[in-house]
Amino acid sequence: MKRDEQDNTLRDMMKIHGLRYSKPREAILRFFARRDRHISAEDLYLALKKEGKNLSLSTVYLNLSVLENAGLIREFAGVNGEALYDSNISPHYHLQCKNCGDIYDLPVLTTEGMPLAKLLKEHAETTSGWQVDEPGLNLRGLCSSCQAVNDAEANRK
Amino acid sequence: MKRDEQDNTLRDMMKIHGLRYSKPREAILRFFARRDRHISAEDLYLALKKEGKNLSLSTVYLNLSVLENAGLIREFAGVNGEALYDSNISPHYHLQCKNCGDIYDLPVLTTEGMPLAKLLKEHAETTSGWQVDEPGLNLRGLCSSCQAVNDAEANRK
DNA sequence: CTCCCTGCAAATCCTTTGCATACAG
DNA sequence: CTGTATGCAAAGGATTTGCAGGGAG
Repeated sequence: MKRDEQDNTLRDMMKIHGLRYSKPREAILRFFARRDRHISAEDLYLALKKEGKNLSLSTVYLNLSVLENAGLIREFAGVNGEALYDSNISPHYHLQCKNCGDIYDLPVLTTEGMPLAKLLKEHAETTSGWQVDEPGLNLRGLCSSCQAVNDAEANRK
Repeated sequence: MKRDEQDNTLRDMMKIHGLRYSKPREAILRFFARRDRHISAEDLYLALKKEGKNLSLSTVYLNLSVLENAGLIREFAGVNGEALYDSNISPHYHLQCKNCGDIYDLPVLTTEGMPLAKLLKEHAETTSGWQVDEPGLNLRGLCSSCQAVNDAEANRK
């Protein structure tokens, strides 16, 4: 795809979603179209800075929230409570390593012919009478390499 | 139960869990023994202050984390990311109202003869090869009264 | 007597806000 | 033109940390 064709694609995408065009917004969308998903506002800011895009950190925060409201990206909470953003909006769960922060995408688990998250939501609504959001399932654990490090430390003691 | 009997019970509880006795620690344990579960560090600090117990906020933070490590209370994340503490350590899920913050305790849902959280954990471990924590399932939604308020606002427009 | 606990204030982290200016539609 | 987006710096809330003094075991 040629450069200006992609520009037009991104412009169109913004227009379709009722968003005004701006250079920072384009830079962020372009980033997500090409690179890492699962990034924090600060890391995105730094990554864009490295590419020579000097938008301000508050603009990054603003646009991440704008893009999330438009349904173009998804927000979820990292192990230390920071907001992370994912450009893959198809349903999946997140598993994050408590030690190194690495993220693993878990496929949806279906039980009794229904995605687990939906099952949970219905259980909660039936039990409580509340109106319940479908939960994002964010798990934490230790990735294989951090487990190895932990085990080695345990042996040393 | 007489006053000094309860004091001894609390002292014993601390000793059993390898905790040193201190007045602030006693005040916090006594609070959880008698009153609200589901409280934040700040609210606990204010509640104790009202009772005439003037411990510092940092002491409250410290002791909540100490008590959690000892397994006497459980920490979970509120809708705005704040840490909440629950003195009910038996297994259950939390459902919190996004609007008023009210918390509902959901009983554990069992599917295929297994608690949902365990099912999730095993799914995650099998899929990823990581070592996964059993997830605390914290849902959010709107309680009945906040739903009513929302509906009324929607009609007004 | 030693180590853990406390209180206070300052520090830190992540995120939001206020405001004047710039730019898209 | 009108309204939204930007950059900067300052504010904000929640939690942690450094340090000197106090109390438990």
